[in-house]
Amino acid sequence: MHSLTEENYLKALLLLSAETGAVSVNELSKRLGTKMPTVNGMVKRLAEKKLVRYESYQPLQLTEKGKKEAGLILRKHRLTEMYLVQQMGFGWEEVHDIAEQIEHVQSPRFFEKMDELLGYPTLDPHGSPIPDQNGRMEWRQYRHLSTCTAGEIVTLTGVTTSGDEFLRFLNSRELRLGLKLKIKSVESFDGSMVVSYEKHPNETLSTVVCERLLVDPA
Amino acid sequence: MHSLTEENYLKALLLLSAETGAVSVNELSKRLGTKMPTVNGMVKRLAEKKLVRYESYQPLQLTEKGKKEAGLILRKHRLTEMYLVQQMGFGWEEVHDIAEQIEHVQSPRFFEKMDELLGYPTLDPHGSPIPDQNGRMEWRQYRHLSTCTAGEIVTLTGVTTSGDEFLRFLNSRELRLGLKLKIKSVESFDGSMVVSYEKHPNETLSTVVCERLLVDPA
DNA sequence: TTATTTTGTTAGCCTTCACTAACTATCTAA
DNA sequence: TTAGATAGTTAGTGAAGGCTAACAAAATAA
Ligand SMILES: [Mn+2]
Ligand SMILES: [Mn+2]
Ligand SMILES: [Mn+2]
Ligand SMILES: [Mn+2]
Repeated sequence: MHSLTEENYLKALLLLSAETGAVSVNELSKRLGTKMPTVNGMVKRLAEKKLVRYESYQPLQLTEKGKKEAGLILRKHRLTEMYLVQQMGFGWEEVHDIAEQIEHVQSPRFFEKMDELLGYPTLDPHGSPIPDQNGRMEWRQYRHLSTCTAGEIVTLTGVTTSGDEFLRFLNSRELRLGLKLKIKSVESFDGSMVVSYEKHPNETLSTVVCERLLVDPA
Repeated sequence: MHSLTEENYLKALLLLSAETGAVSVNELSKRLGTKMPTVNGMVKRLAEKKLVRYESYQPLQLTEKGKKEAGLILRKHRLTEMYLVQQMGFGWEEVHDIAEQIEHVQSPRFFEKMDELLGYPTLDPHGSPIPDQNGRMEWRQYRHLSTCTAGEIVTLTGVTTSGDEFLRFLNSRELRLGLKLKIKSVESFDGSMVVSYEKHPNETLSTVVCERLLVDPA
């Protein structure tokens, strides 16, 4: 259907358009690690295929068709990540790069099988929603740990980065999804937090870390 | 390392060179479904990379390096097929096309995990040997069912085609690897055979079928 | 041995997806 | 309101991997 490259563009557009729905060529270029003129050319091709709305000097927007295609690729990505963790025993820090490749496999049966073996999961190992068979998902209404205040007790429900260094850091502190965190204090000068959970009565988390952790009220 | 296309060329060369070790551009072209001039150009590139020995109008040969690379790709292909059948519940007729894609995934961990979960298998679901971590395998010393004579009892140990129509035909007759077949008669005029096994006391198999079935003495 | 068929090669062209250099439009800050 | 910075675009180039047309070499048949 679409090339591997086109699929990566569509997925990046979907993820970047989370809030406003509009994406600049510049953002897309940075996200993909591809120079702007290349991206410019490609989005024009995607526009010809009615996947993207493009007008000179205007922000990019996925069409309905584009959103669906992108959603279906994201579905394959996140199902794969879940499969690798649940069925194959990978750590959550190892699976993104593999899923980045397997998401392009052309075989509906393969992903249906994964879905079935996993019991039709709705979240991936990083707490992100898995789009349905129509490529649609409800975007989580985030709450970043960094917005919480001392005394609150929250559940860790997601991370905003699937980069392996960050996830390895979390592993090293035994931080994982589902944990209840008690916020003991917030340092006003740098926004860092001291939290307690399980065998960690006094763990300090920097702002950078807190901004990447998503929580729900416990 | 190498592109997906190069990998497919190497694998095709390895499989075609089974007997003689030498492959014509023409054979390779037919196997890949790619026109001869394209193949000609590509094998020259593979020769520059020291993966193939090429001289004008001479048969092609994989170098040691080429054999190893090809063997490692074939390993990934066959491990994947085995994984899909054993761990995901696919039929042996469904897995070749998926493995054709997954064999190109760049992630040693991924295939090590498969290997481990499968208990280090040595044969794929079609009875073909899985190359080791060095890309080497012992080629099976074939015996085709078509070479057997009336009265013999043999074990079905492999098929030479992983095309899905043929495998579906075998499914329809409940023929699968490991079965003991008794050869009741061989028709001299067309080479077709009547065999018995399990609940099938009188199954007639055409020459075309018999030539594609590999057996060992029971 | 010669004619014909098959196989292999060269030349030239095309699409996809990258890049750099150079230019233009828009935004921001003085 | 204008200068400079940032973002977007166009033009030109290149590698990878396809193709067809035309021709050359080798193998096969007559
Ligand atoms: Mn991911
Ligand atoms: Mn990808
Ligand atoms: Mn196969
Ligand atoms: Mn392949």
